[in-house]
Amino acid sequence: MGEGRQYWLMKSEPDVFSIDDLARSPNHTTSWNGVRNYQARNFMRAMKLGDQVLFYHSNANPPSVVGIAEVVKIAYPDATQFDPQDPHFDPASKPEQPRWDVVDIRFVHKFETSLSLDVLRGQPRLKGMELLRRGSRLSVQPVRAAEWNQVVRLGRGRADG
DNA sequence: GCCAACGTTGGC
DNA sequence: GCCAACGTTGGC
Repeated sequence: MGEGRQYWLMKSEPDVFSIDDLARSPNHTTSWNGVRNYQARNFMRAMKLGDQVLFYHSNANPPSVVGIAEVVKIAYPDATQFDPQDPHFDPASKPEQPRWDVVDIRFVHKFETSLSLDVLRGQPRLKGMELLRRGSRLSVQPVRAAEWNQVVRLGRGRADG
């Protein structure tokens, strides 16, 4: 069988959908729709039940990792791609062969302290993190186990990092 | 609001 | 298949 639990990071603009919105959602769960980038989609397709997700607020002040979610439903077609009224409508995607997927994620935990990019950049152990790469725009990205552990340790209370 | 870094599109 | 033009993301 495959490896164990894997780790990911997903970006959302808090003005559009914040971690508090996730916590307030029915069953604390939402479908992650609107992804229209193939690399990000492929990462979602690789997600398994129970995979853990860092929830990141982009276009925020400051941009920060704010908590944890988990995958509760694996990839399935994104309904918004077929809805002409939806901003994410994709006229080229056919229902027989959907181009875009979602996964469902559920709220797990909100950090006591949000971890800004500045704070994360100050962590030598996070040097190779995709999020911190200059020009990194991927809205769904993998996180290494060591990076996950470090970020969560920071989020649980920044006493000694 | 600026702009760097990408991704996509379309002419050729 | 190249590449210029254009659109988007997202930090600053």
